[in-house]
Amino acid sequence: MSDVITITFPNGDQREYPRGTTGMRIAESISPGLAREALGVLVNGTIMDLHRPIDSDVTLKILTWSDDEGREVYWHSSSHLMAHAVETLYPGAKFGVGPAIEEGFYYDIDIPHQLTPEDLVRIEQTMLELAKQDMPFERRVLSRQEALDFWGAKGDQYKLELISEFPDDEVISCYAEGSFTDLCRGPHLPSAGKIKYVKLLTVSGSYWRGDASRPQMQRIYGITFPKKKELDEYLERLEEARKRDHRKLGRELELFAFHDIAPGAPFWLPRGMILFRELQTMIRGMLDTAGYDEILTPILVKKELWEQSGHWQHYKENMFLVEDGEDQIFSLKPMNCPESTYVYRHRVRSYRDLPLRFSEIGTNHRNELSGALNGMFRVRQFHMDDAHLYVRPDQILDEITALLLLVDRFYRVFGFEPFYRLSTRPEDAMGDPALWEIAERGLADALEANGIDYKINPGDGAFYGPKIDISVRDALGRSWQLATIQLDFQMPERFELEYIDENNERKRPVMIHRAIMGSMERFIGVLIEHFAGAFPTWLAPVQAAVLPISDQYLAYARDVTAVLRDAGVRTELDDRSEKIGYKIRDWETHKVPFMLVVGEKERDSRTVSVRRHREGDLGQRALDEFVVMITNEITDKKL
RNA sequence: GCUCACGUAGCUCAGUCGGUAGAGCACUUCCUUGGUAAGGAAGAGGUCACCGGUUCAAAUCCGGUCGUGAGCUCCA
Repeated sequence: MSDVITITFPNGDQREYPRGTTGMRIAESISPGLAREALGVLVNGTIMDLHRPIDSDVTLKILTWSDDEGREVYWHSSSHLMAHAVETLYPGAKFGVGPAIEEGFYYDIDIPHQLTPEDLVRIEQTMLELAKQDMPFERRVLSRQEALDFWGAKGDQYKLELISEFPDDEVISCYAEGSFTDLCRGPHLPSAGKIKYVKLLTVSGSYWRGDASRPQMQRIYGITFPKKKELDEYLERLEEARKRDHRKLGRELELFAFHDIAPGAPFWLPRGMILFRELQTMIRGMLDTAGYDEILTPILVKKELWEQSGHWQHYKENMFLVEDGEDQIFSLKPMNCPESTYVYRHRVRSYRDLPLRFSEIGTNHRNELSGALNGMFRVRQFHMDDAHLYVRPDQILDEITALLLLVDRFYRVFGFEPFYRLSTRPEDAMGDPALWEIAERGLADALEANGIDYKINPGDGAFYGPKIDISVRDALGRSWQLATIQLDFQMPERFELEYIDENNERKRPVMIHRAIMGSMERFIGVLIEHFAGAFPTWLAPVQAAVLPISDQYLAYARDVTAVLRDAGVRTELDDRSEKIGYKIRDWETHKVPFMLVVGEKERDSRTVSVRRHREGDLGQRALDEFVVMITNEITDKKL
C-alpha cells in the first residue's frame, strides 16, 4: 500500500499528500491565509473536521466562511460553545438539541432558572471568554454503554433518549471542548478561538422534539461571526427588516388596522383597499385573457359538504362552526374547492367544454391557533386568488405549463424571482397510491418539460394530492411561499364529477387547484416588506400629491389636481396652510411617488415642479407632459 | 393551544416607595403665506385592555380573562 494519496480539488487540480494527512495540513500547504480561514473540509461531498486523517484518494474542498457548509460548521460549533457557557453559568443544565440553522444556531436547554435578556448578555460574555482560551474541539468515539453511563451520570434524560434511539450501527461520538463534553456527530471547528463575535438573539419556549405533550425547554437563538463587519451587516439587516415590518408600515401608511374585537382579521383602510383592488384588477385582467371564468360561492355552508369532501375528517379543527338554531351545523368555508364542484355540476359537461377554469376570489376563514397569528402573514379571515381547473387527463401537461408561465409572468411585475418545490404524498393521504404516483409524475413532467429547476419536499403534499409550491425571494433575500398548484384526483371521485367524451361515455375529469398570490392578505404583507412601503406608482395608494406653496395658488393647485384625477391618477391636494418643507416632509414619510410643487411660476406657465420620492427635485415640467409621464408609468406598471 | 414577555392619549413612549396621569408627534383653532424633509401660540384628547381581589387608597401589588409579540419545522 502506497503511503501517498492523491487529493483532487474542486477546480480539477490534483496534488499528492502523505497518507493520514489532514485538511488543516492541506490548507497550510496551499497558503497560510487559507489555513487561517479554514473552517472544515468537504471530503467526497461529506463535511468533516479539519483534523480528521484522510487515508485514501478523495476529492476535497477546504471550507471557509463563503461556503454554506463552512458556516454550518462554524455555527454548529458556536452552539456548543454556547452550551458550554450555559453549563458554566448554570451547573447541572441539561441539553436537548443544538443545530446550526440557515442563519445562526440554537440550543434547547433545560434549567430551572427562567432566562432573561440580561442573562443572554452574560452568556454572550462567557462565550467570548471561553472562545479566547481557544480550546480545541476534540472528537472521541464512545461505545453505547460509555455514552449511556456518561449522560446517565449527568442525569440528562434528553441525551439518553437520543442515544437509546440510535440505530445499532451508529458510530456514537462526542466532542469535548475544555471541560464541556457534548454528544455530537460533528464536524466541528478545530478550536473555539475562531468564534470572535457573538450575538444571542432571543430565548423562547420549545417543546422537546416539537411535541406539545413533552417537556418544554428554553431555546436560545444566536449567531456568531469571525469578523466584526459581518456582525454589523447582519445587525443592520435585522434593523432594516424591523423598519420594513408590514405591521408597522400598515399602521403608519394607513393601509389596514387590527382590533381586539376581531383577532386575526384585518380592517382594510381606504389606502390599503387600493392595493387590494389594484391586485385584483391586475389578476382579473390576466385571467380574462387566459380563458378563466370567475365565480363566487357561499361562505356559510352545511357541514355535509365537508363530510363529502373529506375536510371534516382531515381539517375540522381548523374550521369555524356555526349553529343555525334549528339543529343544523354550518361552517365558514376554509377553502373554495368543494363548492366549485357545484358550479361544475350545474349542468352536464362535454369533453368539448374542458378545460373549464373557474376562478374565485373567495373569503375564507380558518381557525388558526391564537399563538400562530402574525400580522397579515397568518390571519383567520383571508381572501384567496383561487381557481379550480377541470381538465381531461390529456390536458394536464398543457394546463400546468400555462399555469407555470402565468405565475412567472405575474411575479415578474413585482421583481420577484420564483423558485419551485414539488411536494409529494403525505402520511395522512387520501385515495389510491397509484393515482398519487400518476399525479406526482404529471407535475414533475410539467416542471421538467419547461426546464424548471425544482426541489422535492417529500411528504409535504395536501391530503388530496401532490403540489408544486412556488416561492419568491424579496428585496432582503428572504423567501416566501406564495403560489401553489395542486393536482387532485380525489375530489372528482368524492363529488362524482363527470364529462361525456366523444364516444358518449362518462369520464372523470381531473381537478387542478391553484392560487398565485395565495392569500391576498399575506401577499400584500409581503409586498409591503419587499417595497418597504414605497410601492411602484401603479400600486401606490396615493400616486401624486399637489403641494401649493401658499394659499394664493390654491386655485391652480385644484386645477392640477382635477387634471390628474381626470387622467385616472390617484391625486391628493395638500391645502393646509403649512410651509412647503413641512408638506414635503409629510408626503415623503408617506412614501408617495410624486410630489408636485406649485407656486407662482408654475401657475403662470401651467407647469408643475416634480419631486420624486427619494430622488428629490426633478425640476419643472409642463402639466400635460407630466400627465403623460405618470400615466405611462402606471400603464407599464414600471418598477 | 403551550412557554415567556408585553398592554398608559390616534402613534412612539415617561410615570420613583401604592396617594386616581405626563412628553413629543398627530388633531382643532388662531397667527404666519412661505420655493423642496418639521414656523409660532393656544386648545382638545385618557374608566391607565377588561373583570375581580388586597388596601383608607391601585396605572402601580395579587388572580383571572382578552389581545399583541417571540418561539414551539429546519433532527446529537
